[in-house]
Amino acid sequence: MLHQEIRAGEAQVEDGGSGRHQSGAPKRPRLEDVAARVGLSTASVSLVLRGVPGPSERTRQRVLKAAADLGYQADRTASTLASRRSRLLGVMIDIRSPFHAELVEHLHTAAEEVGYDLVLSTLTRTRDERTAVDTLLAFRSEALILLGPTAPADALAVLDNKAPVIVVGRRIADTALDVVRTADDDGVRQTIDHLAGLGHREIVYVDGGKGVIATDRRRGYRTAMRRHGLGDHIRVLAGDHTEAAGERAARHLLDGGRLPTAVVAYNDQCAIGVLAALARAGVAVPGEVSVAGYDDDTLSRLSCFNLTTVSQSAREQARHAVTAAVERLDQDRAEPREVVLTPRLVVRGTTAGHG
Amino acid sequence: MLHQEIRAGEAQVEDGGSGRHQSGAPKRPRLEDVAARVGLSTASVSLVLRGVPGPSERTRQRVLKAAADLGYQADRTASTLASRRSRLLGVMIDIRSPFHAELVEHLHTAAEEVGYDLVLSTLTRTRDERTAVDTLLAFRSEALILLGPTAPADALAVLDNKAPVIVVGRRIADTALDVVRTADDDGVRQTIDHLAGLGHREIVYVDGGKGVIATDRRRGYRTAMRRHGLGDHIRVLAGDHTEAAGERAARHLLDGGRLPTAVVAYNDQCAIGVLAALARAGVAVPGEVSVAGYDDDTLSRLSCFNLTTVSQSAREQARHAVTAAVERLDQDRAEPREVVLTPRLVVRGTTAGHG
DNA sequence: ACCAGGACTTAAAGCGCTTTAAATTGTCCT
DNA sequence: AGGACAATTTAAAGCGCTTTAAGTCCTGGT
Repeated sequence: MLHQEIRAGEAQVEDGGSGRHQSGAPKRPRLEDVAARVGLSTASVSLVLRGVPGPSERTRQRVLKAAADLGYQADRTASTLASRRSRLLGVMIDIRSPFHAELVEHLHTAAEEVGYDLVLSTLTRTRDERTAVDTLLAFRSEALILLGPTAPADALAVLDNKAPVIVVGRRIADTALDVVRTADDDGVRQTIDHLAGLGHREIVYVDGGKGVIATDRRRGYRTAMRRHGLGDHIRVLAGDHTEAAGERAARHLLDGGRLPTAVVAYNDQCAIGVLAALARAGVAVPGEVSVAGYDDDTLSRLSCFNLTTVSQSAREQARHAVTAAVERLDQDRAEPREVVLTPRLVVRGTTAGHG
Repeated sequence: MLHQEIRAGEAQVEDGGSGRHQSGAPKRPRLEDVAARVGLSTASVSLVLRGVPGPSERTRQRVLKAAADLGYQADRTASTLASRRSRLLGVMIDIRSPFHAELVEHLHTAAEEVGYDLVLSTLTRTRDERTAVDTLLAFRSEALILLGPTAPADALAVLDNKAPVIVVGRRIADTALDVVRTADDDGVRQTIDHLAGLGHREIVYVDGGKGVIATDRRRGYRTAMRRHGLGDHIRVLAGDHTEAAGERAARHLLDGGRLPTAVVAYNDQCAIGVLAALARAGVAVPGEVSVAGYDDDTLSRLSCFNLTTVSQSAREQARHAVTAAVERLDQDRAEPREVVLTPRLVVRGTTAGHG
């Protein structure tokens, strides 16, 4: 982990200052210090440290050693300024979303592979998208990867003039933006196929409210139901993305007398609300009623839920987002591209045969 | 949200280039552009934009307008380089932790109040603490706020030579580092007090494994039990921070014949495992057995769990962390400081009277 | 009129690096 | 030995801002 840092600690001695707060913080070594140590110009040192071909092997070795001895670490701000490139991809996230967490993880590895770094800026209750994006821009991000932005399409289009924008996880109608997302309707279709295959016919859908995603998923439900000849059983209950909505919907069903044999919810949170309400009413899942969610949320994996759900292939989306950014930045692709991935149904324990 | 960006869009016209990818990206306006527009020097513009007193009101207004017209936004990298200050606090997080998410939220507001910005660097499966911290340093963070670091104390101490380190959420024995944390033993003590007050005597504790935090909580349990004269009932079951561990522990209790009247778990994840196992065995909670966790995790708030737990006052910890950093940076405090906050018991629905 | 002093402005020198053109060194022929 | 050419190395000019010392202009006072 941090152990290697000790090398840098030794270097402090050279600086004369032992304690940080004694005679001011010991200045971090600069390129010049490394250069002086090996008796070369800063230009050569810079070349070596960046792995640019040119310097002789002997020079290379000496510089590397000197840099290591001093615990030298390039100053990003200066490099960025001088090279006119930050090699930074700005990523806007909602730090509370487990799914975003997963995306970030993969974005990191994908970016690293192509020599870019990430700078994260999160939304919070008091930090809106504009602020978050401005921060990314202030850091000179070369491209903006926005996870689930809610800003209107035209605002995003304007933003795109400052730096290529890659929208992840949200459908955007006819703009020149790059978009990476999964086919939400297809995810629900797979769920319905799965349930229908198990013999279910009365499959209720708990809606996710307004928003493109909710719309797509709802459409997926309707279309799939019809395709299975279950058009007459289509039944959409109002809901949203919360657990509370799921409970409400389930209670509604319970109060209604006859229960459907399966409930598909807009997302996992909502599905869990359904599960909770059913459990409280003593309805066996998946014995009497099957339940499915969407998102493959961390929640759904908890053994106490073990929810059948739809996974959005975070890894693939992350890779495509980074690729899109790199194509814009290094291969001057000009035409926008939309990558629509197919989600994957994850069958767990809340769905079972019926009939 | 992003709507205001449109102003910047208009400015593009001046640049001659309409499309981003036509004749190269339209360069973002520089200080010089703003200065030229109002016929002043860049020095004056800089002064105005930073709110430094000096420029006349007339100048101030004109500069502000010009900057707005151009959609000017200062380049952080250049400012940092020139001023030798980044006014950046580096924050190391585990992006998958809901608790860290909460801390970050409050860190943002606390930092903003004192004129600092945050730069986040997360741990992932393939990104260790060293990498995360190096990134923060490369951005020239002036101080490092590390959320739950696992690096050994001496490594952290060395790091502290590069920039003041503030450790959050972890106890560190005698170092010169600033630490902000909550009293873990006290949190468990409060839980035990609560349960004992409800008449419980047989209170089992499911352990959290090794690590300072687990140690503190376990100690809190033991001490509190003794204080209530329940020393004979002390019973610690092996476990860790996972749901699986909770289930295992609960099954062990179920197999053991007589159940305790209350189970206190190392954390919420673990507590939820306990809940799941008990539910599966048909044991009523809190009817027959009361259960409590620790962390006030998002999970614990789900209505289907509604778990009694201990909250770590994220807001307070965040504020103290930022304050500590600012004291180091702007008020040259040299003596290390440890802030130990008192956690707060959050009584929900899994604990009830007994006896 | 003339000058001190206040109110503004600005020229210019960096910050720590990258990059390009030019200089230096070394090598190999003839 | 002299020169061409390749291999290295480096001087120097920035990158876009901040900052400080040094102006420039007025205002009044005398």
